[in-house]
Amino acid sequence: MLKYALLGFLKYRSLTGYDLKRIMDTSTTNFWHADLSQIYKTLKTLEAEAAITATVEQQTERPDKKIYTITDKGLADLAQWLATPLTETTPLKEILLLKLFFSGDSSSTHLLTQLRLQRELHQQQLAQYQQQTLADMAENIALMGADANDVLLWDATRRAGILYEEMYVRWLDETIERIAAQFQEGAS
Amino acid sequence: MLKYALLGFLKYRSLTGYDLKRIMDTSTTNFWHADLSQIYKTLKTLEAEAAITATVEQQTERPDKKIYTITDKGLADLAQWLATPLTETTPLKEILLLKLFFSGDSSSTHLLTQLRLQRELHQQQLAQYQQQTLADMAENIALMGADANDVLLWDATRRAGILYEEMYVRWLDETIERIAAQFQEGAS
DNA sequence: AGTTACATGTAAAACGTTACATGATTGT
DNA sequence: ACAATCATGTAACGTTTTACATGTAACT
Repeated sequence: MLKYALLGFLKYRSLTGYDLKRIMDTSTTNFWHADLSQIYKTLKTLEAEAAITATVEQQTERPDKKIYTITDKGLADLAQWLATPLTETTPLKEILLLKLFFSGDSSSTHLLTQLRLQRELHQQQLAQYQQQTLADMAENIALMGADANDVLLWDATRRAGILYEEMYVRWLDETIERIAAQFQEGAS
Repeated sequence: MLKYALLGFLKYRSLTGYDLKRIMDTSTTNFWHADLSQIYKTLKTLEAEAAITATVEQQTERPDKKIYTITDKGLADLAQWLATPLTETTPLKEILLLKLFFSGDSSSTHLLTQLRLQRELHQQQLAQYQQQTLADMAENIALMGADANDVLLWDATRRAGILYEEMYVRWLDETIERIAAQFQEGAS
């Protein structure tokens, strides 16, 4: 999947692995993230598949740059991925829910502390999404040469983040209340 | 992480890999799922760590069963995991959002078709959560010998599923509307 | 006659994380 | 003085997925 994310960015312009990491961290990281070493590894694979080509730019005061450019094959691979409809939903993996599921023997104070901490984290994430304006996206828009459609879709992903975090905080509030009211302290 | 899920279930009673798969598929699958072969591999690891022990039950008409039992070390490992607070949120990985992000050049009809398909899938998932009553959980409750606290927490995870799917459908509706109204057909 | 349920796994590949290694420049 | 930014990667480990392999019994 990361493969297609990298191709997606490289379609706009040629970039280094380091660039790609920086751009992902300011755009897709809330629904798709990757580690630098993983990006380098995936770029190598893509190069082997002839989906991208590399050119080295010599630098004197910094390490040399390896700039990757998407090939026709890369463009075709990306187009094919985008054209294939998703016939399933992405399954969730939520550590908090897993933990909660097995916490029947925990004390309610311990549970409430954990849930309140998570509430704070999600609240912060929500605030961050809400503060992100078009101005904050301007840098990426300029760098990538994004058009109106791109901005519409990028904003839709930000909107998804807002709704997700709002939902999460609401669920935590509800769950905190229920545990505070009904949880029985164990005799075990 | 799967490691702790398996220990969590084995705390209630001794089970085979096959049992664990079946139970996960009817309880945690919406926020934590695993493949059978992954479960078998993880059980092997847990056995090597002395967190569980295995006993073989001979069967004549079915393959022999390998029944796993949690050890004191396993109980301690699980307790330690449960006691450790989560200081971060679980990052999302959502393929639909990733695809959407790079779909600026797609046609609006193609995008709308994909989004409507996803809407249907999430709507179905929502309906399934909503129909799940206590009666449906009864089998697992009886099998695991769950108490009131367990049921409260298990229901909280189901409630999270409902809120998540409601949120997702709402976001899809909103996004479908925006694309229908504002998406420019490309001249590229 | 074909699928599902039961019950175990192996092998290979793909994907992801963490730690390590290098080395200059810029900011605190 | 120390951390951050720039810029590349390797090595080891850990997790997850996909495909393959076996074999009976019950259901459709």
